[in-house]
Amino acid sequence: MTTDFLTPFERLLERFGPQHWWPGETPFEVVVGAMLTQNTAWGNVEKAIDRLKAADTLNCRAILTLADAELADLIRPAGYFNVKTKRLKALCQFLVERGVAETPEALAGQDTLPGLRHDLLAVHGIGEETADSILLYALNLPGFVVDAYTHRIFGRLGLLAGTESYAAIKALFEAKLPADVSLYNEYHALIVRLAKDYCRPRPRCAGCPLHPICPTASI
DNA sequence: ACCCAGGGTCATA
DNA sequence: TATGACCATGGG
Repeated sequence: MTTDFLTPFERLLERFGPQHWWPGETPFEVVVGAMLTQNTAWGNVEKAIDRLKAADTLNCRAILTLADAELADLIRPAGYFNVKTKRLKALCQFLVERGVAETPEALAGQDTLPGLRHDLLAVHGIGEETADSILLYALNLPGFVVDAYTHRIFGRLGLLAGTESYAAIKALFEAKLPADVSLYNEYHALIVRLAKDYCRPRPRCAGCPLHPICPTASI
């Protein structure tokens, strides 16, 4: 039932308040951040984005013009810099081909959500979570973002078996929750916030806002 | 010294 | 289709 999936959200929101995601000044910055943050701490991504801004290269034209070695050096703090250099260029190439290099948010008017998601997944370096992050946080479209924490936390809550695929979990949340962009936005951000505070360096139960509804010892 | 971040690709079976 | 190696910096 719907309340099973809304109750954790309510408890998280009550504890942590609105998270104001995505942290980024423009949709283009959000898209770049979504790619750079793959398996990477956000603090390191901020450093990379700051370096791009300082070099006046946080735009498609500059990113596509820079030599690989130069771009890699600029984004070095974000890690995987050689991999992400290729991915950033593929992403910018895609935006240019769509004619939205300066306004990625305009993608939203070009196709349906499933159509856009399909095309994003075809871009080198964009997988399911990155695609959904772009759809939700840059295009303001209602695609629920699933991450490893969603998997783990809702498994602990007994709402997932723990073996479901990304697609299955996404479909479940979208079926159990109203298709509300603000709700999806806040929910995923709060899950990441919970993980930051209660899953590291060691999972702990004391003080966890989900403890009262969590049947196991820790998140 | 060790663990892991707001993942994804590619080679292999 | 499903694992496993690989990518790399920086903070706890």
